[in-house]
Amino acid sequence: MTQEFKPVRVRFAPSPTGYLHLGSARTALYDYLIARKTGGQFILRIEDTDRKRLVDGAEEELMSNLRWLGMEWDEGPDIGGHYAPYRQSERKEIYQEYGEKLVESGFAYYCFCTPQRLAAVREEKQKKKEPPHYDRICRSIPIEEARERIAAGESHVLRFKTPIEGTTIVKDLLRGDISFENKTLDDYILIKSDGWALYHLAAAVDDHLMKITHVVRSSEWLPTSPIHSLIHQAFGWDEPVWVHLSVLLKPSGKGKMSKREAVELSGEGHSIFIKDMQGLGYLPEAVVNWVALMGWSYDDHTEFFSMQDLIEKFSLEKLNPAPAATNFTKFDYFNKLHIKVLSDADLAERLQPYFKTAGIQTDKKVLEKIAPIVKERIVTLDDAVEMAKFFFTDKITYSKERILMEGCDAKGTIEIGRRILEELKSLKEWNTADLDLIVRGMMEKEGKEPKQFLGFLREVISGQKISPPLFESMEILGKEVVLKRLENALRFIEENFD
RNA sequence: GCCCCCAUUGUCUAGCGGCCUAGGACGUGGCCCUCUCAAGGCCAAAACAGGGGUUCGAGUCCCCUUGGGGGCACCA
Repeated sequence: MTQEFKPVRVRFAPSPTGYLHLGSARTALYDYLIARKTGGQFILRIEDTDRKRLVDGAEEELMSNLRWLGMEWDEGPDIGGHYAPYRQSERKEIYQEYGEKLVESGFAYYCFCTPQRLAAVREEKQKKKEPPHYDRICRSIPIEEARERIAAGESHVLRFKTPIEGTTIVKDLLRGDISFENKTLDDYILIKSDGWALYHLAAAVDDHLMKITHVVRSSEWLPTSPIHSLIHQAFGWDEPVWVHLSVLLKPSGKGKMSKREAVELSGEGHSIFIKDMQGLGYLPEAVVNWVALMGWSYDDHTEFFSMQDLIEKFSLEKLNPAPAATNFTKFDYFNKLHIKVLSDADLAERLQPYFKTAGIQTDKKVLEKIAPIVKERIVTLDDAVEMAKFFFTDKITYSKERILMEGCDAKGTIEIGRRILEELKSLKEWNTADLDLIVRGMMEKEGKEPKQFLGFLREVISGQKISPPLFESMEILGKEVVLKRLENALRFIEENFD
């Protein structure tokens, strides 16, 4: 579709009723990518017409999450724009005005049915195995009578006068023409009794007024999409290009992400909420790469993408309409990949906060030296703390199970340890290559295997079963520290074994 | 119950009628390398849901079945 190369205007329109999650982040990403690719605009619009469901701070959190992921919007509630305001709660009168227009043109009507009656109707229809829709009795109330009742203060809503016959075709970019029998559609409420517009009206009005060219949203909207088409038609407006994305399924592939699933995931060190990603040690680059590929692909082998790559290569046409299961194992893989390409300085900087959270004071210079040796052995940034904390503390806790050299008793370990100590003391050049040479030389002289000899030293310098490579670690620690730890370790053995 | 969408290995996917004895990646298993953990290298198992058409030829187009998913609020 050549249209795609013309600048698009797309909006990401979340409602501040919760936190930004994987699914909505992906929608925002696709919006962002196509806007950047075509040189168009990425607009942030807050859909907060449901005043009861607002969550305190959600809007701020949402914006900061979006920015963390690397998506800046061109127009939005905080930065304004030509079509401001971008918060629907500040556009109430606009919706009322357009609602009234529909009444005048005969496409909408006032309904005075009480919620109780509606519930009863719904129940009745369900019992008769019919679609649980409104029975449209208010549709026949003459407009003059309706206005009198409103003037008299009667509670009312505004409903769309959905055609009863015929078919409505929604042109979806990914699925082609989707047809709906109008008789299966409801007379949806446009404006609630409290005067606030509902999504159907508000979104249509805003999309038109804000000159949105492409509406990219979740396929959960597919069932009501004919109403949105019909509303545009009623106003005589051109419809935007509809792009209904697949739904993100839970890891099992059975059903979409639910609150319950989110809780279970957090028990496994995962989260579907963007706000949690940083704390869990994930890179925004990894989130973007991973999420981009859930429902989109470039070719049959490329899978590493930076935001810049995505902007260059993204296209709406290659979107996959089939639902996709969320695969957190693959997320870990992408995180590793993106950690690996970070520069040492960059990685060091990103690592620092995790050590701080763990209560470990770090040194920037040392952290930069550690970066290259932990780089390819951590999955998440916080993994580095466990692996490298011994670089920043003198309090090494030895384990009685591991401190003795494999195949040796306490006496033997101490004897060899002392010989190592003397040898290292006399070592002039303290670097990885020389350490490697001298230590291995001793190992052979002692007739020990690497896992015995080097394993012992690993425990000595780190107190850990797993550590970055030994000689590199020794070089970074420095001669003084290593000798000190060896002495401490030998003392530990003397004190704990007889 | 009704409406709508979807359908390639366990998962994400490539495939837009012949290039497919179906490609890549994650994961899984094995081997190699190896100071732990990783990384890396090599190899393996693993899929076109089923049935009808259309066509010289179908994973690719059409229909049905089945399966999965989504929706049916004075939420978005």
